[in-house]
Amino acid sequence: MTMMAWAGDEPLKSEQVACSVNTNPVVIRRILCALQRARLVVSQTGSAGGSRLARKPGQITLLDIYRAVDAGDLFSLHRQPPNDSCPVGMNIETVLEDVLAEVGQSIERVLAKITIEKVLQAIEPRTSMLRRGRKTVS
Amino acid sequence: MTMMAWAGDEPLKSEQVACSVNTNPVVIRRILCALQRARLVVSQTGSAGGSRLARKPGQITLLDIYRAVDAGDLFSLHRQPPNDSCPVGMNIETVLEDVLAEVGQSIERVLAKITIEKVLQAIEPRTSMLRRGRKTVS
DNA sequence: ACGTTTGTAACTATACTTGTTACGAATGGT
DNA sequence: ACCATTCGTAACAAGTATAGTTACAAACGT
Repeated sequence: MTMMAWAGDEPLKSEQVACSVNTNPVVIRRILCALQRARLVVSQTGSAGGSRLARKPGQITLLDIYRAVDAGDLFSLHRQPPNDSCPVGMNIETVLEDVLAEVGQSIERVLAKITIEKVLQAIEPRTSMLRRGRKTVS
Repeated sequence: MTMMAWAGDEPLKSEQVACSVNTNPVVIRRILCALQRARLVVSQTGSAGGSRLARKPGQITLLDIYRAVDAGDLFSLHRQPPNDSCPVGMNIETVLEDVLAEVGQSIERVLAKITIEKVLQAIEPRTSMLRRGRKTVS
Protein backbone atom coordinates (compact mmCIF):
# COMPACT_ATOMS: atom_id res chain seq x y z
CA MET A 1 0.00 0.00 0.00
CA THR A 2 2.83 2.34 0.80
CA MET A 3 4.43 1.53 -2.54
CA MET A 4 1.20 2.47 -4.28
CA ALA A 5 0.98 5.66 -2.28
CA TRP A 6 4.53 6.39 -3.26
CA ALA A 7 3.74 5.72 -6.90
CA GLY A 8 0.83 8.12 -6.79
CA ASP A 9 -1.56 7.81 -9.72
CA GLU A 10 0.64 5.49 -11.72
CA PRO A 11 -0.78 1.97 -11.39
CA LEU A 12 1.61 -0.65 -10.02
CA LYS A 13 1.82 -4.11 -11.55
CA SER A 14 1.64 -7.09 -9.26
CA GLU A 15 4.96 -8.09 -10.79
CA GLN A 16 6.62 -4.94 -9.51
CA VAL A 17 5.28 -5.30 -6.00
CA ALA A 18 6.15 -8.99 -5.94
CA CYS A 19 9.70 -8.22 -6.96
CA SER A 20 10.04 -5.70 -4.18
CA VAL A 21 8.91 -8.16 -1.52
CA ASN A 22 10.69 -11.11 -3.07
CA THR A 23 7.65 -13.21 -3.72
CA ASN A 24 5.36 -14.41 -6.46
CA PRO A 25 3.01 -12.04 -8.30
CA VAL A 26 0.05 -14.30 -7.60
CA VAL A 27 0.55 -13.95 -3.87
CA ILE A 28 0.36 -10.21 -4.29
CA ARG A 29 -2.70 -10.43 -6.49
CA ARG A 30 -4.47 -12.50 -3.87
CA ILE A 31 -3.93 -9.79 -1.28
CA LEU A 32 -4.81 -7.11 -3.79
CA CYS A 33 -8.13 -8.83 -4.41
CA ALA A 34 -8.97 -8.61 -0.72
CA LEU A 35 -8.00 -4.97 -0.67
CA GLN A 36 -10.11 -4.38 -3.69
CA ARG A 37 -13.14 -6.00 -2.11
CA ALA A 38 -12.65 -3.58 0.79
CA ARG A 39 -12.54 -0.70 -1.71
CA LEU A 40 -9.05 0.29 -0.70
CA VAL A 41 -7.45 -0.16 -4.10
CA VAL A 42 -8.62 -0.26 -7.69
CA SER A 43 -7.09 -2.56 -10.25
CA GLN A 44 -7.23 -2.72 -14.00
CA THR A 45 -6.44 -5.48 -16.40
CA GLY A 46 -4.76 -4.89 -19.68
CA SER A 47 -1.49 -3.60 -20.96
CA ALA A 48 -1.38 -0.38 -18.96
CA GLY A 49 -3.02 -2.09 -16.02
CA GLY A 50 -2.10 -2.47 -12.39
CA SER A 51 -3.34 -1.31 -9.02
CA ARG A 52 -3.50 2.02 -7.27
CA LEU A 53 -5.03 3.35 -4.09
CA ALA A 54 -8.75 4.02 -4.24
CA ARG A 55 -8.46 7.00 -1.90
CA LYS A 56 -5.86 9.44 -0.79
CA PRO A 57 -3.19 7.94 1.51
CA GLY A 58 -4.46 10.13 4.33
CA GLN A 59 -7.86 8.45 4.06
CA ILE A 60 -6.60 4.91 4.49
CA THR A 61 -5.68 3.60 7.92
CA LEU A 62 -3.84 0.48 8.90
CA LEU A 63 -7.09 -0.63 10.50
CA ASP A 64 -8.76 -0.56 7.09
CA ILE A 65 -6.05 -2.80 5.73
CA TYR A 66 -6.05 -5.04 8.78
CA ARG A 67 -9.76 -5.63 8.45
CA ALA A 68 -9.57 -6.16 4.72
CA VAL A 69 -6.83 -8.74 4.92
CA ASP A 70 -7.50 -10.36 8.30
CA ALA A 71 -9.34 -13.63 8.04
CA GLY A 72 -10.93 -12.90 11.40
CA ASP A 73 -9.47 -15.85 13.24
CA LEU A 74 -6.31 -14.20 14.43
CA PHE A 75 -7.47 -14.58 17.98
CA SER A 76 -9.31 -17.74 18.65
CA LEU A 77 -9.73 -19.93 21.67
CA HIS A 78 -9.79 -23.68 21.80
CA ARG A 79 -9.71 -25.74 18.69
CA GLN A 80 -11.07 -28.57 20.77
CA PRO A 81 -14.05 -27.56 22.89
CA PRO A 82 -13.45 -28.13 26.60
CA ASN A 83 -14.87 -31.11 28.38
CA ASP A 84 -18.26 -30.29 29.80
CA SER A 85 -17.63 -32.26 32.94
CA CYS A 86 -15.13 -29.67 34.12
CA PRO A 87 -16.86 -26.79 35.91
CA VAL A 88 -14.02 -24.40 35.07
CA GLY A 89 -13.70 -25.37 31.42
CA MET A 90 -17.44 -25.11 31.05
CA ASN A 91 -17.45 -21.42 31.89
CA ILE A 92 -14.01 -20.13 31.04
CA GLU A 93 -14.75 -19.57 27.38
CA THR A 94 -17.12 -16.67 27.78
CA VAL A 95 -14.66 -14.91 30.08
CA LEU A 96 -11.79 -15.44 27.66
CA GLU A 97 -13.89 -14.22 24.79
CA ASP A 98 -14.41 -10.97 26.62
CA VAL A 99 -10.68 -10.64 27.14
CA LEU A 100 -9.94 -11.30 23.49
CA ALA A 101 -12.55 -8.76 22.49
CA GLU A 102 -10.82 -6.18 24.67
CA VAL A 103 -7.46 -7.03 23.17
CA GLY A 104 -8.89 -6.80 19.68
CA GLN A 105 -10.38 -3.38 20.34
CA SER A 106 -7.11 -2.23 21.78
CA ILE A 107 -5.27 -3.25 18.64
CA GLU A 108 -7.80 -1.59 16.42
CA ARG A 109 -7.53 1.67 18.28
CA VAL A 110 -3.80 1.73 17.59
CA LEU A 111 -4.17 0.85 13.92
CA ALA A 112 -6.97 3.35 13.38
CA LYS A 113 -4.65 6.18 14.24
CA ILE A 114 -2.08 5.38 11.57
CA THR A 115 -2.68 6.31 7.96
CA ILE A 116 -0.72 5.29 4.93
CA GLU A 117 0.18 8.93 4.56
CA LYS A 118 1.92 8.82 7.91
CA VAL A 119 3.83 5.70 6.95
CA LEU A 120 4.82 7.34 3.71
CA GLN A 121 6.02 10.42 5.53
CA ALA A 122 8.04 8.29 7.90
CA ILE A 123 10.00 6.71 5.09
CA GLU A 124 10.08 9.65 2.70
CA PRO A 125 13.14 11.36 4.17
CA ARG A 126 15.20 8.48 2.88
CA THR A 127 13.50 7.96 -0.43
CA SER A 128 12.50 11.41 -1.61
CA MET A 129 15.70 12.00 -3.51
CA LEU A 130 15.06 8.87 -5.58
CA ARG A 131 11.47 9.72 -6.31
CA ARG A 132 10.51 10.13 -9.92
CA GLY A 133 8.09 12.90 -10.88
CA ARG A 134 9.10 15.09 -7.98
CA LYS A 135 11.60 17.80 -7.90
CA THR A 136 14.61 16.65 -5.95
CA VAL A 137 15.72 18.40 -2.80
CA SER A 138 18.91 19.23 -4.67
CA MET B 1 -4.22 -21.53 35.43
CA THR B 2 -7.77 -20.83 36.45
CA MET B 3 -8.27 -24.49 37.20
CA MET B 4 -5.26 -24.43 39.46
CA ALA B 5 -6.51 -21.31 41.17
CA TRP B 6 -9.83 -23.03 41.64
CA ALA B 7 -8.12 -26.09 43.06
CA GLY B 8 -6.23 -23.96 45.56
CA ASP B 9 -3.32 -25.72 47.23
CA GLU B 10 -4.16 -29.14 45.92
CA PRO B 11 -1.76 -29.90 43.06
CA LEU B 12 -3.38 -30.73 39.73
CA LYS B 13 -2.11 -33.56 37.57
CA SER B 14 -1.46 -32.90 33.91
CA GLU B 15 -3.84 -35.74 33.25
CA GLN B 16 -6.69 -33.88 34.95
CA VAL B 17 -6.05 -30.66 33.08
CA ALA B 18 -5.66 -32.49 29.80
CA CYS B 19 -8.96 -34.23 30.31
CA SER B 20 -10.69 -30.94 30.94
CA VAL B 21 -9.37 -29.39 27.72
CA ASN B 22 -9.74 -32.58 25.72
CA THR B 23 -6.13 -32.95 24.83
CA ASN B 24 -3.05 -34.98 25.64
CA PRO B 25 -1.26 -34.71 29.00
CA VAL B 26 2.04 -34.07 27.28
CA VAL B 27 0.70 -30.98 25.58
CA ILE B 28 -0.27 -29.65 28.98
CA ARG B 29 3.08 -30.53 30.46
CA ARG B 30 4.85 -28.63 27.72
CA ILE B 31 2.92 -25.50 28.60
CA LEU B 32 3.35 -26.14 32.30
CA CYS B 33 7.10 -26.26 31.79
CA ALA B 34 7.06 -22.81 30.24
CA LEU B 35 4.93 -21.51 33.09
CA GLN B 36 7.33 -23.05 35.53
CA ARG B 37 10.33 -21.40 33.93
CA ALA B 38 8.48 -18.11 34.41
CA ARG B 39 7.94 -19.01 38.08
CA LEU B 40 4.18 -18.92 37.73
CA VAL B 41 3.56 -22.49 38.78
CA VAL B 42 5.42 -25.11 40.75
CA SER B 43 5.31 -28.77 39.84
CA GLN B 44 6.28 -31.90 41.62
CA THR B 45 6.97 -35.37 40.39
CA GLY B 46 5.91 -38.45 42.24
CA SER B 47 2.76 -40.04 43.42
CA ALA B 48 1.20 -37.01 45.08
CA GLY B 49 2.63 -34.73 42.43
CA GLY B 50 1.11 -32.23 40.08
CA SER B 51 1.19 -28.47 39.56
CA ARG B 52 -0.16 -25.53 41.50
CA LEU B 53 0.16 -21.78 41.28
CA ALA B 54 3.39 -20.34 42.60
CA ARG B 55 1.66 -17.18 43.86
CA LYS B 56 -1.79 -16.11 44.83
CA PRO B 57 -4.23 -15.75 41.91
CA GLY B 58 -4.35 -12.01 42.53
CA GLN B 59 -0.61 -11.79 41.90
CA ILE B 60 -0.69 -13.41 38.48
CA THR B 61 -1.80 -11.44 35.46
CA LEU B 62 -2.65 -12.62 31.98
CA LEU B 63 0.38 -10.66 30.85
CA ASP B 64 2.59 -12.88 32.97
CA ILE B 65 1.11 -15.91 31.28
CA TYR B 66 1.25 -14.35 27.84
CA ARG B 67 4.93 -13.61 28.20
CA ALA B 68 5.68 -17.02 29.66
CA VAL B 69 3.97 -18.91 26.87
CA ASP B 70 4.45 -16.59 23.91
CA ALA B 71 7.26 -17.66 21.65
CA GLY B 72 7.82 -13.99 20.86
CA ASP B 73 7.15 -14.22 17.18
CA LEU B 74 3.41 -13.62 17.31
CA PHE B 75 3.91 -10.45 15.38
CA SER B 76 6.56 -10.66 12.77
CA LEU B 77 7.14 -8.94 9.50
CA HIS B 78 8.45 -10.44 6.32
CA ARG B 79 9.60 -14.00 6.19
CA GLN B 80 11.43 -13.05 3.04
CA PRO B 81 13.45 -9.87 3.41
CA PRO B 82 12.43 -7.20 0.94
CA ASN B 83 14.43 -6.54 -2.16
CA ASP B 84 17.01 -3.88 -1.51
CA SER B 85 16.52 -2.32 -4.89
CA CYS B 86 13.10 -1.01 -3.87
CA PRO B 87 13.37 2.29 -2.04
CA VAL B 88 10.10 1.70 -0.22
CA GLY B 89 10.83 -1.87 0.81
CA MET B 90 14.24 -0.81 2.00
CA ASN B 91 12.81 1.52 4.61
CA ILE B 92 9.38 0.21 5.41
CA GLU B 93 10.55 -2.36 7.90
CA THR B 94 11.66 0.04 10.60
CA VAL B 95 8.37 1.90 10.38
CA LEU B 96 6.35 -1.28 10.60
CA GLU B 97 8.42 -2.47 13.50
CA ASP B 98 7.43 0.67 15.37
CA VAL B 99 3.79 0.01 14.63
CA LEU B 100 4.03 -3.57 15.82
CA ALA B 101 5.77 -2.43 18.97
CA GLU B 102 2.89 -0.06 19.64
CA VAL B 103 0.37 -2.81 19.05
CA GLY B 104 2.29 -5.13 21.33
CA GLN B 105 2.38 -2.59 24.12
CA SER B 106 -1.31 -1.97 23.69
CA ILE B 107 -2.04 -5.65 24.11
CA GLU B 108 0.17 -5.91 27.13
CA ARG B 109 -1.56 -3.03 28.84
CA VAL B 110 -4.87 -4.84 28.53
CA LEU B 111 -3.51 -8.14 29.76
CA ALA B 112 -1.65 -6.56 32.65
CA LYS B 113 -4.92 -5.40 34.16
CA ILE B 114 -6.46 -8.84 34.38
CA THR B 115 -5.47 -11.23 37.13
CA ILE B 116 -6.32 -14.89 37.47
CA GLU B 117 -8.28 -13.91 40.54
CA LYS B 118 -10.54 -11.76 38.38
CA VAL B 119 -11.06 -14.56 35.91
CA LEU B 120 -11.87 -16.90 38.76
CA GLN B 121 -14.36 -14.44 40.17
CA ALA B 122 -15.99 -14.08 36.80
CA ILE B 123 -16.71 -17.79 36.55
CA GLU B 124 -17.26 -18.52 40.22
CA PRO B 125 -20.95 -17.61 40.30
CA ARG B 126 -21.61 -20.64 38.17
CA THR B 127 -19.19 -23.05 39.77
CA SER B 128 -19.22 -22.18 43.45
CA MET B 129 -21.92 -24.64 44.33
CA LEU B 130 -19.85 -27.47 42.90
CA ARG B 131 -16.72 -26.43 44.72
CA ARG B 132 -15.22 -28.88 47.09
CA GLY B 133 -13.80 -27.66 50.39
CA ARG B 134 -16.10 -24.67 50.54
CA LYS B 135 -19.37 -24.34 52.19
CA THR B 136 -22.10 -24.37 49.63
CA VAL B 137 -24.47 -21.49 49.16
CA SER B 138 -27.20 -23.91 50.23
C1' DA C 1 11.21 -51.16 46.68
C1' DC C 2 7.28 -49.79 44.04
C1' DG C 3 3.81 -47.24 41.77
C1' DT C 4 3.01 -42.61 40.21
C1' DT C 5 3.89 -38.32 37.91
C1' DT C 6 6.77 -34.96 35.74
C1' DG C 7 10.24 -33.57 31.99
C1' DT C 8 11.73 -34.30 27.56
C1' DA C 9 12.88 -36.31 23.21
C1' DA C 10 11.48 -38.26 18.90
C1' DC C 11 8.21 -39.05 15.74
C1' DT C 12 3.61 -38.71 13.22
C1' DA C 13 -0.47 -36.37 11.79
C1' DT C 14 -2.90 -32.41 10.59
C1' DA C 15 -3.73 -27.80 9.23
C1' DC C 16 -2.31 -23.67 7.39
C1' DT C 17 0.41 -20.62 4.66
C1' DT C 18 3.11 -19.74 0.75
C1' DG C 19 4.74 -20.57 -3.80
C1' DT C 20 3.89 -22.18 -8.57
C1' DT C 21 1.66 -23.18 -12.91
C1' DA C 22 -2.00 -22.46 -15.88
C1' DC C 23 -5.56 -20.17 -18.28
C1' DG C 24 -9.67 -17.27 -19.26
C1' DA C 25 -11.19 -12.39 -19.31
C1' DA C 26 -10.35 -7.56 -19.70
C1' DT C 27 -7.77 -3.72 -21.57
C1' DG C 28 -5.06 -0.57 -24.48
C1' DG C 29 -2.08 0.12 -28.43
C1' DT C 30 -1.38 -0.38 -33.34
C1' DA D 1 -9.42 -6.60 -35.66
C1' DC D 2 -5.45 -8.35 -33.66
C1' DC D 3 -2.15 -8.89 -30.17
C1' DA D 4 0.73 -8.30 -26.20
C1' DT D 5 -0.13 -7.45 -21.50
C1' DT D 6 -2.13 -7.81 -16.99
C1' DC D 7 -5.53 -9.13 -13.68
C1' DG D 8 -8.55 -12.85 -11.34
C1' DT D 9 -8.85 -17.34 -9.95
C1' DA D 10 -8.44 -22.19 -9.68
C1' DA D 11 -5.69 -26.20 -8.86
C1' DC D 12 -1.88 -28.11 -7.08
C1' DA D 13 2.85 -28.60 -4.76
C1' DA D 14 5.95 -27.32 -1.15
C1' DG D 15 7.07 -25.71 3.06
C1' DT D 16 6.08 -24.59 7.95
C1' DA D 17 3.93 -24.72 12.28
C1' DT D 18 1.14 -26.78 15.64
C1' DA D 19 -0.89 -30.53 17.98
C1' DG D 20 -0.99 -35.23 19.21
C1' DT D 21 1.35 -39.64 20.36
C1' DT D 22 4.62 -42.92 22.26
C1' DA D 23 8.34 -43.83 25.10
C1' DC D 24 11.34 -43.56 28.89
C1' DA D 25 14.44 -41.65 32.50
C1' DA D 26 14.30 -38.99 36.81
C1' DA D 27 12.04 -37.54 40.99
C1' DC D 28 8.94 -38.31 44.70
C1' DG D 29 5.83 -40.29 48.41
C1' DT D 30 4.39 -44.23 50.88
